[in-house]
Amino acid sequence: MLSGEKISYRDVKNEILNRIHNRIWAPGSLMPGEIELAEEFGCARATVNRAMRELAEEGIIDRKRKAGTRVNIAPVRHAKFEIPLVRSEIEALGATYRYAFISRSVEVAPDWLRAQIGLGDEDKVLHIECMHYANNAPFQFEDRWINVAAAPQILDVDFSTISPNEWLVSELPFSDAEISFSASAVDERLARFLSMYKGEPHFLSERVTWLKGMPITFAQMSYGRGYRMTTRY
Amino acid sequence: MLSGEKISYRDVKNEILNRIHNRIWAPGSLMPGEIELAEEFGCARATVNRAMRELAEEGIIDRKRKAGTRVNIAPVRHAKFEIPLVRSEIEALGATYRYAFISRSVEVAPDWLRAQIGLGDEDKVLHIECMHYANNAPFQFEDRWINVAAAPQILDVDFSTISPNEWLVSELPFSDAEISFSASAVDERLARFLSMYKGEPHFLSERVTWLKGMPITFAQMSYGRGYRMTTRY
DNA sequence: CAGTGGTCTAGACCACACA
DNA sequence: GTGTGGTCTAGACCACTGC
Repeated sequence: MLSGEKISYRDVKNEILNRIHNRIWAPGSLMPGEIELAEEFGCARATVNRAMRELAEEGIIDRKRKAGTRVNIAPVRHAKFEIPLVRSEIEALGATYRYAFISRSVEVAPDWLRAQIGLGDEDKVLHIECMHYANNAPFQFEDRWINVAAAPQILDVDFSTISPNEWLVSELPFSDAEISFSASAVDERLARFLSMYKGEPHFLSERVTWLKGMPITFAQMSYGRGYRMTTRY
Repeated sequence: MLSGEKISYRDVKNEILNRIHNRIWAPGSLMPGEIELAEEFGCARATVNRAMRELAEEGIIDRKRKAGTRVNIAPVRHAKFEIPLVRSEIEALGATYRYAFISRSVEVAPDWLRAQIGLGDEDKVLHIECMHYANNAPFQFEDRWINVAAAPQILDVDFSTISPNEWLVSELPFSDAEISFSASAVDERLARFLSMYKGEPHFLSERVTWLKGMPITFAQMSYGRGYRMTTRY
């Protein structure tokens, strides 16, 4: 089985995956150690290490010091979703993007918002509502709250021409985010904006972002009829 | 800035992130090369490489041979979702899991299914419907189709006690999967199973899996009222 | 305490993409 | 061509954790 080629960590990864698929290493069983595999494959331990590290990140195997490496019984697979700008999302569909501003106000953060993202009693927020269209059809309604203390300059931005989504991405970095998806019924007002019927289901995405512990923004994004979020893994 | 400690790739990663947040390296700008950074940080190039590679995987920076490394303008962030067994999902909530079998049949794959996952004219599929309960409240309705050719032994499995979800995970590996999420209205039948009203919105998850090009299974999972899928990144 | 994975190093060669 | 990232190596020490 000699070959002049060098062994790549991808080769090692594939071979390991094959052996798992073929039950040579059954789920739950202990795999050989890095040194042993390195000898078998004729490569450095670092190469085997990288292969196994990636498989562990992907949830295929489970590694523990001293205990060794085991094939996961119930591989907790991970699906990766891209979280793009709405504009990019729409343009990627080959559609023309249009932005429409709806409303703007500055107010003391309401109770539910303070609780949701962690703000003080007196903290002010900028509240923006707007729409994103694809080929002039309603695509997404955006309802966003921004912590003024995190970005005082926000008060001077003219959101009638640029979406808060876009401004934030280019001006305010964040370190942590929480995102969640659910299904909900559109109320009367939302129905008008999205050209839907009251009570119709819509896909709802909610996001909170922080920069090193300071809350930046909370946003609810309501997608129009027929929206699907898809990925491969 | 001498320190006796060795520099870890995590240190490098954090320092790079700080510089990006502080606009020392602005979005779109070219960062120093690996060799230069390795000298500055007093570590090996491999260490800087690992830090930058991970940042690239996370979508923070963009790397190209010869062209160098740039800070991403619109960081296409990735959110990772765990795709667990329903059982694990429910048990993680601290609830008691219960499985209920609804129906089973073997048939020639209907047109829409053949198109959806790529089956031949005569290919047979096993169709299973079942429910997953959390503390005896309806949690998820599962409507699953399994390619018999991919796993002939499936016909002998007694799905009245084990869920197809669980059986597949432990018996049939897969190499690729496509998953998508959407919002939809429950029809009359589904409403009865989920204890909801006809027309109420529900969160719908659809998944197809393949093993090296051979379609394994297509499943529609309808979640009950109030379901949210959440992650941090 | 001893074995396994986790990480760092210093050096080397390669592959790709831009000039 | 030539510079940058991509990867491999051989060796070393460390950290965690099961025994």
